[in-house]
Amino acid sequence: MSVQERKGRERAERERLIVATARDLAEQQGWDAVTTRRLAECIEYSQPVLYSHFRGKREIIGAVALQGATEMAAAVRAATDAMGRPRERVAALARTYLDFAARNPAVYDALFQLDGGLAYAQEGTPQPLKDAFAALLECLSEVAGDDVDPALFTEVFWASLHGLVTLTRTGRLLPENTEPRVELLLDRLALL
Amino acid sequence: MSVQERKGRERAERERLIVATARDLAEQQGWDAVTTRRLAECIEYSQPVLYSHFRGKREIIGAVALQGATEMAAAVRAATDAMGRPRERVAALARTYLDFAARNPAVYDALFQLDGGLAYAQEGTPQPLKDAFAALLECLSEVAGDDVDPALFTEVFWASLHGLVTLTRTGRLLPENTEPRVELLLDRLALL
DNA sequence: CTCGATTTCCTAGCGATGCTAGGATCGTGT
DNA sequence: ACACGATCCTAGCATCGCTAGGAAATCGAG
Repeated sequence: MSVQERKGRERAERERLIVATARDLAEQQGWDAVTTRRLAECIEYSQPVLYSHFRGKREIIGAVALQGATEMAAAVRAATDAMGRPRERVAALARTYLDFAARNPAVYDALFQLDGGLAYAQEGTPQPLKDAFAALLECLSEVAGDDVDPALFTEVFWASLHGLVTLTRTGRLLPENTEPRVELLLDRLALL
Repeated sequence: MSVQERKGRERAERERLIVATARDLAEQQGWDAVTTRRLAECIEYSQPVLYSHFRGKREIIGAVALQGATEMAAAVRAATDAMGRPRERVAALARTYLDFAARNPAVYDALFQLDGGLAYAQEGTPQPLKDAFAALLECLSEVAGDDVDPALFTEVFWASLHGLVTLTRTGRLLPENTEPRVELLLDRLALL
C-alpha cells in the first residue's frame, strides 16, 4: 500500500508543479507563451506527461482559474471584513478586485476571459467559483437596496468592475482615471 | 491613366472582399476559424495575396473592427435620436449596444476583445473609433449629472455594458436576467 | 508587332502550435 | 531471476501565421 500511496503523492505533487509553472509562465510572458512544449521543458518532463494529468491546455487553464478563484475570494473577504462602514467595505471590495486583476493578469484571464472548460452559473459549477461569487455577494447585498435582488445587484456591480478591468488592460480605457471611475460606481451604483 | 485607375479600383474591391469574407467567416464559425488559408480559399486567391493588402491577420481584424465601429455608432445614433425622454434615450442606447453585440459577436470581439493593432483612447485613434465613443457620449452626457465629467460617466457606463456583454457571452452570466440588469443600470448609474 | 521590363501572383516551405501513437524503459511482485 | 504493468519519451500528424523565390501575365517602348 505504501508504495502506491507514495506514487499517488508524487503524481499530485507533479500536478501542482504543472499548474504552478503554467501560472508563472503565463504571468511572466502571457498565455500565448504557455505552450505544451515550453511547459513540459520547464517541469523537466516530456509533453505527453501533461496529457496524463489534463485533457489538454484548456484544463490547465481551468486549474489555474480555480486556484485564482480561491485566492480572489480570500482577498476580497480579508479586505472587506476589516472595514467598518458600508461605503468603506464596498470601496475595499472594488479596489481589491481591480488590484487582484492588475497583479495577476494571467490568472484573471484564466478566470474570466479564457476558456478553461469550466461551468459557470450552473449546477456543476466548481465550488471555488461559487465561493468567489459568494464573497462578492456577502459584501454587496447590504448595499443592493430594498427593492433590488442582491444577486442581481452583485452581477451588475461585478460586470462593471469586469468591464473596467478588461477595457483598461486592452488599452481601450486609459488607466489614469481608474480611481474616479471607481468613485462614480460607488456613488451611483452602490448609492453611497 | 485609366488603366492604373482600374487596377486601383480592382485592388480596393478585392480588399473589401477580404474584409467582408473575414467578417462572415468569423461571424459564422468564430475567429479561430478565420485562418489565412481558409480566408484565401474563400476569396479564391492564394494566401500571399492577403499580405499584399494587410500586414497580417491582426490588421484584418482591425479592418473588421473599424467597419463595426462605424455601424455601431450609426445604430446607436439612430436608436437614441428617435427617443423623447432621457430615460427612453439611455434605455435605447443600452439595448442597442447589447443587441449589436449579440447580433455581431465576431465584430464585437474584433472591436473590444481582440487585438486588431488599433490605437484606442489616444492621439492616433482612428476616426470610426472616436466617433463610436462620441455617439455614446452625446447621449449619455445629459444624464451624467452636474458634478460628474460626461466623458468619465460615459466610460463607466460603457464599461458596465461591456462587462455584461462579455460575461454573458462566455457563460459567466446567465442571459435570462439581462433585462433587469439593464434596468438596474438605468435606475442607479443613470439616475433615471 | 515584338520584345524586354515590371508588376502580379502562386507554389513551396519555415518554424511553431496542440495533441497522439508506439515502443523503450523502469519498477514491481512472484 | 523473471515476467508483467505502469511510466515515460521519441517521433510524428495536421494545422497555424507568414515568407522567399520563381512563374506568368501585363505593360510600355522601339
